[in-house]
Amino acid sequence: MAPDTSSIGYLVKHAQAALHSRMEDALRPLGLSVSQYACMVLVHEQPGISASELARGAFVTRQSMNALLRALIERGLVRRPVRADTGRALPTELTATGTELLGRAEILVSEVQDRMLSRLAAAERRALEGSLLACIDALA
Amino acid sequence: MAPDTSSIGYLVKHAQAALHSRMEDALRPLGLSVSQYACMVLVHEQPGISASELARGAFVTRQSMNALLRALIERGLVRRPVRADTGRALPTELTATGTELLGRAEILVSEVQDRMLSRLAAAERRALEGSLLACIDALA
DNA sequence: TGATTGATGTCAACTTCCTGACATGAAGAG
DNA sequence: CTCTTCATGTCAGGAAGTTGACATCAATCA
Repeated sequence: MAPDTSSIGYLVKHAQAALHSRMEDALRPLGLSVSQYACMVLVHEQPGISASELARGAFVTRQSMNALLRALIERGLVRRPVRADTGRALPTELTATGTELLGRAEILVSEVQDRMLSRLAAAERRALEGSLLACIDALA
Repeated sequence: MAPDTSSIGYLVKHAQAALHSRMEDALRPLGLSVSQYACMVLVHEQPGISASELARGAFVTRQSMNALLRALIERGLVRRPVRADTGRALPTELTATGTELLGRAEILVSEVQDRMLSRLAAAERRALEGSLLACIDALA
């Protein structure tokens, strides 16, 4: 494969950049960044998750995730105990306000993702999902 | 589509993050960042390109691209006139050293991209390329 | 001709993210 | 039980990217 701007690698970056940009636009009215949204989705899926696990899921360092979490806690969207019952990991959870805001954010993000996939048939979407998983596995 | 960690949008981000990480590893021995590599590929494809056009192609702001270019010029990989013959745009070109280094970088990046696509048949690669283009177009 | 619009380059300040380092606590090996 | 190893949270510093602003130059239009 020629590593140029017509390569699949460049297309992956282009698609990610376009998606990120559209998600920023969609989430701006809620005062949420894409990273903050991703963090809240992960907390919603795995209540009690640690900041380090959140960092891996959001593809940032744990230092960045901790700074991000402080902002969400400050806004009352996320809750985290000061001290862990056991171990060092501090379990993170959504507050009622956070859960409500996440619900609205997910609607807006769904619209963006639906738009992204609007020109693909169901079989093509499944094939795209499978191919992306194959790429991720191959690079792991 | 549910906006969760099993969605195609998340897979796009995951694939991009994994590819970026592997490219960083591959380019580190050459002292090049992924952004610098992308910039040099664009200059190689379109000699005389302006910094603003480079910025759009690399998905960063023109301010970031100008800072990036200064580093490449400092290293003698890229050349840019102080003053344009006409207009404000300063045409950017690779030096001989830059062309040589880019050649070595492209080999290393090709290996990463080949690895990413190693589990996909030719038809699947074409389908992936087409689907990514459809996603990009739909978000434009 | 003169004014307006749009694109480019650049400066400054701010935000975000990363690397490096260190202390804490659990788990496992000796 | 003790030591080592590993993951987590946190602090400090620096690198990379962004927004906002302004001057310059070409092109367009009244």
